[in-house]
Amino acid sequence: MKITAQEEYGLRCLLQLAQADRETGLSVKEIASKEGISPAYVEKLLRLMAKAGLIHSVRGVNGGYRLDRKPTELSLRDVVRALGSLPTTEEICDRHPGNRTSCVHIQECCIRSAWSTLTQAIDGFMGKVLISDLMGPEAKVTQTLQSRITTPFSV
Amino acid sequence: MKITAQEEYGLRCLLQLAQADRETGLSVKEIASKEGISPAYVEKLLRLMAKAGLIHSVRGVNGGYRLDRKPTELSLRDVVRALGSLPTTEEICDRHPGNRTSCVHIQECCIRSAWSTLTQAIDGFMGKVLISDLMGPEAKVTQTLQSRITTPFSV
DNA sequence: CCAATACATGACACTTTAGTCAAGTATTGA
DNA sequence: TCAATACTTGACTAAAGTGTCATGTATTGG
Repeated sequence: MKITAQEEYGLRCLLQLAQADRETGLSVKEIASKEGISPAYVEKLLRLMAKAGLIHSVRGVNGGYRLDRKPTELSLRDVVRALGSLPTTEEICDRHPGNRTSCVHIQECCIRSAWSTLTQAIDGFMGKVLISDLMGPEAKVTQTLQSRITTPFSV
Repeated sequence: MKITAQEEYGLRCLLQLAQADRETGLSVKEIASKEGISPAYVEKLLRLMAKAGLIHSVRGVNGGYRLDRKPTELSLRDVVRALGSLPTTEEICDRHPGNRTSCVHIQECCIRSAWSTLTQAIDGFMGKVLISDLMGPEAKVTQTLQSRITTPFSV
């Protein structure tokens, strides 16, 4: 259970766009220098999100990338999904067949139950966190997120 | 946000031990054949958990691995930790510095806030799931886990 | 004692993920 | 028009994560 590099850097790039002027957007270079990532990598990440319909590109002089929706209409789940994370329960099982063609527990599996409960909870949380919730000082964001998680995993 | 192979297979091996006779334990070969994984890999995973003090090995004829604690005294969090997953917020930041020596958002970071809230929730949930909760038919396990998550991420 | 069983260890090969590069196409403005 | 800007693409290199192997050590039973 780890945050992948794509999730981390992809979200950072998107947040830059969210904080920029919606009409003007930002160029790959600008995002790269603001985030301390290489332009080539930024390009790759933005393209993934463009493919998912979260942002779009404008070519030529004064071009760049722009957000397709308002930050209030874009959830953390949308972003993470665009970046190819958060596999479904079925995908988790398919990825771990051991040295068989399919997992020996395919019919009855208590672990599947655990991963399923967990990933659904994570998905639910991410769906409730909007990009707009992430814009602002860290302390305030933390407060907002805590409320989004309503009596979460803790009793 | 993905379940790693070590988490998946490691938990499966541990669960085999939990279901076996506490005195007799199981040999690496037995676990490997029950799970459809290679003995060499099972060995590697068990060693990680032995290092963490969850299980211990007995050498020689009739040797094998045995659980150190009762399944009711061992949580999913213990297992996942032993397998090297679930990084702390600090580790997440350290792992993603971009092309600088340290992340440009080191002082103020709204994303850190998101990952922190999320991983703490996951950690909390895993701490409440005992290995004994995972022993039994899938349907019943699911029911138990749902209750462990009390009004989780969903409203 | 010694042969068979079974864990112990570290180095290795393989696979996936992360990140870069080079050569290309579209758009603008002078 | 044409030169500068900036996105596009796919192939490539590097790093991390997976999984295997060979060699070694401890224990037991005959």
